[in-house]
Amino acid sequence: MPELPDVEMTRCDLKRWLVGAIVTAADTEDARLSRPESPRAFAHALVGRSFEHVERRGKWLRLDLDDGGKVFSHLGMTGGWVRVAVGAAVVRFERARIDVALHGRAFSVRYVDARRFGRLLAVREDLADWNALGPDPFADGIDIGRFSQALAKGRRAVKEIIMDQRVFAGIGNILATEGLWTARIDPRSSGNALLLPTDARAIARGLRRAIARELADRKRYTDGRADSFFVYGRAGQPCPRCSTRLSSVVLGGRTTVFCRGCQVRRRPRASQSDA
DNA sequence: CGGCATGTTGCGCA
DNA sequence: TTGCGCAACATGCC
Repeated sequence: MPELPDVEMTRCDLKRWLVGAIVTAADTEDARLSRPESPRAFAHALVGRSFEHVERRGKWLRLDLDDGGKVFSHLGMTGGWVRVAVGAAVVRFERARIDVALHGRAFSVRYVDARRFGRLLAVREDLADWNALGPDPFADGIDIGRFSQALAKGRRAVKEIIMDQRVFAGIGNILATEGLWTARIDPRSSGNALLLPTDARAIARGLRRAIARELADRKRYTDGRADSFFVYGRAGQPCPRCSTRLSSVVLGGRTTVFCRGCQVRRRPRASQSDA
């Protein structure tokens, strides 16, 4: 579930379900999710409170309570939120439950997470992880000048740079892979070789298109999995643009699919003497 | 059974 | 002080 578009869809769900709702009961027993806080803090902070806002930055969600408390949710690799009737049986992979009343109706919102890489924290102050996030390319747009600087500074591969949450909050392996394919840039290119404004703009456009595409997909197939990816997960298959057999490499520990035929590799310059 | 997975973090080492 | 590579986390699914 977990890249920017999925989290944005989740934000919309939670906003619709919870803003204005009063918590009647809350529970989580999973110490992993709430580390380093105690799972008990969760119920204690929520019961009797109401939700005022649901914010998102990158892959993090923040639910603001009417007493100034905040609930942070990160979906990890397999996390998600679902709404069920109050008293409904425990949902498969359920890790937390929030029962609420809204407009005289009662229902329950459950956090599910098979692998439990997610986080769920009830705190009073913004998390350091939240404060460290860079601009969100969907909510904030992409500042080409700032992005170009981040590229110029980085010696890492461009794919690793755009997946750095301090550079772009919310870009994960799928969006980075798809966005670079759309931009026709080889993900192995080093950042400091991409000083051309046209390259930065191409990547920005590729990322925006990848985000828009996945958002549209999620809206269309609320439940089903329609992998309409251009290249992600398609190593060995023909490139949809030029039919070259798609390649796969590992960058920063993540599988990276790209096309050697139409994605240009930029090599770093030995010096910056040229004009 | 083996391999892979949309994410993050911590550790050892250069 | 960075930054890199990699194992680890916990579990499902193909």
